[in-house]
Amino acid sequence: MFAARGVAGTGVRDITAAAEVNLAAINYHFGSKEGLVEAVLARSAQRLVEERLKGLAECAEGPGRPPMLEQLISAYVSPSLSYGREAGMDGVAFIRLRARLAVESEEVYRRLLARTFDESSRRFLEAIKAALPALPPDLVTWRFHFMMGSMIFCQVDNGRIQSISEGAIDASDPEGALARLIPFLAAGFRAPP
Amino acid sequence: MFAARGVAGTGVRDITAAAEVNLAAINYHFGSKEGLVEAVLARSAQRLVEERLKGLAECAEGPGRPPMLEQLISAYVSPSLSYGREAGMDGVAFIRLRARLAVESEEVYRRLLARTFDESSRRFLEAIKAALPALPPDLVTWRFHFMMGSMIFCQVDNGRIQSISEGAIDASDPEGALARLIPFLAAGFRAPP
DNA sequence: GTCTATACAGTGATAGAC
DNA sequence: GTCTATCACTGTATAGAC
Repeated sequence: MFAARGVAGTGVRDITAAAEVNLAAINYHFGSKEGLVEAVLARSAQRLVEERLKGLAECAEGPGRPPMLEQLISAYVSPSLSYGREAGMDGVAFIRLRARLAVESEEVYRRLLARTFDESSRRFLEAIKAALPALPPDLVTWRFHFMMGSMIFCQVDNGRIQSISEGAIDASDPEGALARLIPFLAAGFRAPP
Repeated sequence: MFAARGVAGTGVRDITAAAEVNLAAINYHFGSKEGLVEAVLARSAQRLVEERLKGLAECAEGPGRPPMLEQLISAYVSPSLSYGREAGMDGVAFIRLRARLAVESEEVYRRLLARTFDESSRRFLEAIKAALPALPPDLVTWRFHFMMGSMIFCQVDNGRIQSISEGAIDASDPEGALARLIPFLAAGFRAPP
């Protein structure tokens, strides 16, 4: 319901009514509405991270040594764009929900996302630094940040580029976005310092 | 107040009390709280667009013909990252507010941003297509979308990359971000199809 | 037309009965 | 542990004064 109608758009009364439990159940079991959001997201995000790290492990086994930059980017971005899409009917809304929390101002959500994602992101950042030994490490960090921006904006997109391009592009298509993102980001990462 | 404490975090009673007017004033003059947000943002955004278009006009007069890709990217990104920073003390919060609305789900804000920004964005997109005649136009549109993502994420950032990099990078510094963004994005745009 | 006071239906949270 | 009743608060609507 959070994914479908948004966190703010979903009242605790909607949830408890759908679950056929008492109004106070959420506050009793999760402390607050935010606590419930945190619990819901922590579970989904944890599995996404596992998928990411599985991809990272496969990169290390690949033919290129050190792993190709493109492989690393794909392993990082792909689960974020498509995880949740196949499993469950509200997958797309769920992907958007995750992305929207990533740009949220509220401290609670930022701490949750940091706790869940930072460890694996740091490992990817280190791997990409190793794949680009000629570049200053801090510059790679900046570029990693730009990558997160492009990735999250693809997830969150709900019509911006369709509007600008008069419908020529559907940015919410994960395969299409990934196919264009990887060469774009790889070239950006490889730009001379 | 919207910029400082967020839209949701600012009640209409806070605003009317600070303005020393009656509670009903907002709904009378702007229809609703959303209407007030729209009015506040429309004014700020309009001036940003003007700054952007001034930069686009200067590109056309520059020594490169057609304009250098880097010039175009800078003219597009730079006002978005820094406009409002100098004017007024809440400039930084204002930049974040704009960016957060860009990823907002609610239809009202998306329509407002589309109405305000799409026209000028479309002109930049066409200019970039002209600067990259070897690339399929649709691919340039995709890459323009990725650029918007990186740009907006720099605006909205509130500690993500600081956390991952253990404080090495301050992504909210507009000059630092712009200096790294332009070569990154230019290389991404120029990647072979 | 503009401003005021007040009422209303909604929210999330919670003290206390069972 | 669970549930009910109630709390403080939100944005909005409206009747009436100026």
